[in-house]
Amino acid sequence: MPSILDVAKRAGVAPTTAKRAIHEPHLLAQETLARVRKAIEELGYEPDQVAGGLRRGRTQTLGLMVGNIMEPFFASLVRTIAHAAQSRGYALIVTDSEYDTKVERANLRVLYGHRVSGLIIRSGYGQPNLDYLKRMRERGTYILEIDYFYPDSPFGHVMLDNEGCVFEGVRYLHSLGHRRIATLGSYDPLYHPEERSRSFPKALEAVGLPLIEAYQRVILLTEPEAYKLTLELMRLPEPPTAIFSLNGTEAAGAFRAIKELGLRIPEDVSLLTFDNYSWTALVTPPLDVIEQPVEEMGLAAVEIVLDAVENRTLDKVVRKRFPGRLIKRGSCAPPKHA
Amino acid sequence: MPSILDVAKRAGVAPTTAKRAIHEPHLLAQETLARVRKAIEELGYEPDQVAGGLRRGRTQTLGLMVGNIMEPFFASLVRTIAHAAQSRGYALIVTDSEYDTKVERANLRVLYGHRVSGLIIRSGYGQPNLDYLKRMRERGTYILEIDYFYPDSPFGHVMLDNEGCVFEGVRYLHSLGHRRIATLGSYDPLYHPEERSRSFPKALEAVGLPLIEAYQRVILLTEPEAYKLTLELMRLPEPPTAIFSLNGTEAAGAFRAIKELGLRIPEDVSLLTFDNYSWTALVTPPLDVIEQPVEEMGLAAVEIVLDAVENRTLDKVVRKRFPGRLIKRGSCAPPKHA
DNA sequence: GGTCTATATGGTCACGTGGCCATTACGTCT
DNA sequence: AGACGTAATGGCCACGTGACCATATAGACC
Repeated sequence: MPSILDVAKRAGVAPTTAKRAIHEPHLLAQETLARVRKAIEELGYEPDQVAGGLRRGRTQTLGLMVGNIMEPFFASLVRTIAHAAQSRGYALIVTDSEYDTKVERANLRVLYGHRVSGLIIRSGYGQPNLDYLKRMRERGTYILEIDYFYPDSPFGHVMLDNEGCVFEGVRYLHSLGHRRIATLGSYDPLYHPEERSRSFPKALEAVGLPLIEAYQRVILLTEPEAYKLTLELMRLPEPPTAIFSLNGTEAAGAFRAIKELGLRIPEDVSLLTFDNYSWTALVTPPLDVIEQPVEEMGLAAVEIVLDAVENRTLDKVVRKRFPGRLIKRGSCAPPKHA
Repeated sequence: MPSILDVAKRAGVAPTTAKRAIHEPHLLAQETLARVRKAIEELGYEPDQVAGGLRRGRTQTLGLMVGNIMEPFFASLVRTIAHAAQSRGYALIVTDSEYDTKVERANLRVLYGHRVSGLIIRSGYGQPNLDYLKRMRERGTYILEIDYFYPDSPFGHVMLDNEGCVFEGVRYLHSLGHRRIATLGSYDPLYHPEERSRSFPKALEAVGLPLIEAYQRVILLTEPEAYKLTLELMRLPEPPTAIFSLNGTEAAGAFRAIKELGLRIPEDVSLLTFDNYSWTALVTPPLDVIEQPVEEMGLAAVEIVLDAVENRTLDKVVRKRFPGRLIKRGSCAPPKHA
């Protein structure tokens, strides 16, 4: 494995001169530069980021922790962030918390062990690892939350305008004539410190609708739980005429349940969901969705992190919101017996 | 950022003793060990993998390059591999080549720069980067290909039994009575050095069917190209009675095209596809698929790589095949005018 | 009592780099 | 001519660790 010393020897210059060809080429004479570059080329030399990271006290490495990479939202984030990081010369260490506090902690240890310069994290609920994150920041890692943030979080974040989107969704359903609207999973301070379910009652209130107690359930926002809840809701004496799914994963469960019950969308029940996952356009009928600008959010996150890292402004707290976009495809219509 | 020196100082022992508490605790007296551990705990010390990697000459880092992380096959791989790596104390650097040779090369540079100990790679077609990979191996990185491998590749790989799956798929369609079967994308030595499209003519031959020239097209295996090709195929005077999609991404395009033409599945055309993506069970009708054991493949890949890395057997070449599984859901039926 | 062995602990150095300071050559200004 | 400035190059060392070698203590053995 050739080092800069080998390059220097081959080019017939001192090590210091050789490495200037990489970092400060303007300091070298044309001819010297060419000679060193030739040696680099011939040897296939590539700077050792491990050694550089040690010496610099700062690695060219970012960390990303997602909740579940199988969700297209997170897959897209990984793709965008990995690409942006790599184009700036940073490598991206990706971890998946599976929304599990213990897994998250284990992953954080590995990330800290590798001394990532920055960490973009979609943390799980609750705050068992907040202290660990704070210590990481004290020790030089810039922390940025994405898609969710701890209550009273001291870190910056990149978020969807969840409240605005919920309001828009509810307004849309209300304008179609719906009066019995249900979300899949209700706000619970213990289980869902989550903006979407928390905004829903406010949104109902804003259009003058009551929150229907019979629809309130505390569930995990997963496919199987959404499936079960949808079955339950649609079997009520007064089932909802519209279901508002809080994410694309839930929507799959709701869709499956509705089909299984032999109900038609939108004739028997309207379905609106967060996340423009590709399958939502393929099913019958294609679903109305609220799309997140995932790529913009990922790029913004990288910008914020690298800006802070490279300018040594680790205390800088940036909080950014992105608007969603309602796409109508036909899964929402006026209720039958409006 | 506390180092092992700080730990030693706090515990009142020599640095060497302190680090033995981590790597060789059996050498220490009970009481000394307890004292050092207490100091580690109190300081929140975590070994610096950057420094360790430099000294050791080998990092606790693996690299993974996928073709497109938005494809659930790859997302699942990332998840499985990241998890397995992290449980062994390795961090995983994830990159996405977008099936682009230049992007792939840039990513390889970053991975090499970070001196990953092992690399699991789903390379793009063609071999412009094969030499670079060979040099990486010479310099200590263990390379394992997954899902695809270079012709004459000197590396090991983890693969689906593509030929067996194509044969099974064709046998299945043939047994239903189909005589006009088309794949989406035909084998072309330049564009598709790819096992599935290459096996298809052989599989037809095995059941005594001719390869229909009118269906042969060289396309990229993407959603838009599959969409366009499906439109073309179904508008032929003698359209196929069954379409065999070579991956889940293509299937989405084919499905979209079939729906758009107002054709019914399976009455007007049967559809069979590789990859059990979750949307395939949600559409109407749910699709017949050939499922890959993605998690097993990912775990096997990590085993192979870490085994070679930790036992310094970088020249060991392991080649492993996994069987697929045909799942019938109703998108394939006998053709109308058999 | 001296030698041996096992147990427990300590000391030293290099991995490849980047930051910093030092040196040389040569032209310009007063 | 001497002082000075600039361009170009060189030398040295520490980052935190792990490998390797060295030392100290105490009990066992003859």
